[in-house]
Amino acid sequence: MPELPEVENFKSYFRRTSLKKQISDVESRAKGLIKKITFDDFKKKLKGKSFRDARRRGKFLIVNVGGLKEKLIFHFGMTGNFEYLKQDSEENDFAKVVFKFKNGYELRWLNFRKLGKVYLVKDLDEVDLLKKMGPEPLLLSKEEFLDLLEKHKRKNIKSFLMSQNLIAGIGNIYSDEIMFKANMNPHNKIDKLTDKEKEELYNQMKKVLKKAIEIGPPQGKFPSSWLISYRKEGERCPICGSKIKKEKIAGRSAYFCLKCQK
DNA sequence: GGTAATGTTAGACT
DNA sequence: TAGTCTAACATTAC
Repeated sequence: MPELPEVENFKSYFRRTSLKKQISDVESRAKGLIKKITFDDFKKKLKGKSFRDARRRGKFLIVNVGGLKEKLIFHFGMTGNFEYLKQDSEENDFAKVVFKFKNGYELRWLNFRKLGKVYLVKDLDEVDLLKKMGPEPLLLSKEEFLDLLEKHKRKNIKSFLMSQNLIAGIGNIYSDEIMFKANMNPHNKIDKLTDKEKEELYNQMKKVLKKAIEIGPPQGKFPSSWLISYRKEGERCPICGSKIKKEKIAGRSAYFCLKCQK
């Protein structure tokens, strides 16, 4: 479930559980998910060290490691998560990289489908997407956002929101939610929006992301007035009761309400 | 068994 | 050039 709000909560979880604990061992249980470094070197560099701090950038989690120039970077793909447990806990088949701590606990990086990636790099620019990454939506002023829209006004709104190189961290689910809350049809192009609608898009983007972080996915429950629980064919709009429509837009399955979103 | 799934990217097309 | 679309990656659930 990892878009910006989920990764923000993974960050909190990581900070809560895994900082300042000496790493006694590292295991990799799938090939090819650790990038830019061999697993042997990865393990050698991290063994005996401890995680100092973590921050989020878009859908990435970036970790400082005490005594290492390299940063440890997680991308969760479509289906990633963390799990911090005692080392003798039940195995989890989806735990692809495991950091064992001296205190008897371990942090598992879970990846259900193997679309996630783990990096250990000196320079964040070594990760292509991080290098190209657009600004953080929650740090963006209204003026900056409007400028960004103006620069890409020929784009479809949903595609704009999901483009990591234009604005960081929003994916399929939250782009749908933002457009639902802003009452905008996901087919719309940016240059069809009035000034007022552009501001509304900005406001709803912030509101949805902030609220989602607060709710605390993947555990937290979303309000019933949100579209997110009704992203299924045949479901009804939580606001007006008409049937939710599903269509492929900007390469992804968009769910929306024809009546509420014009 | 077919299809779709929270992400990203390369390459083809308009 | 810019934007869109498709397929590919890997694996599971319906």
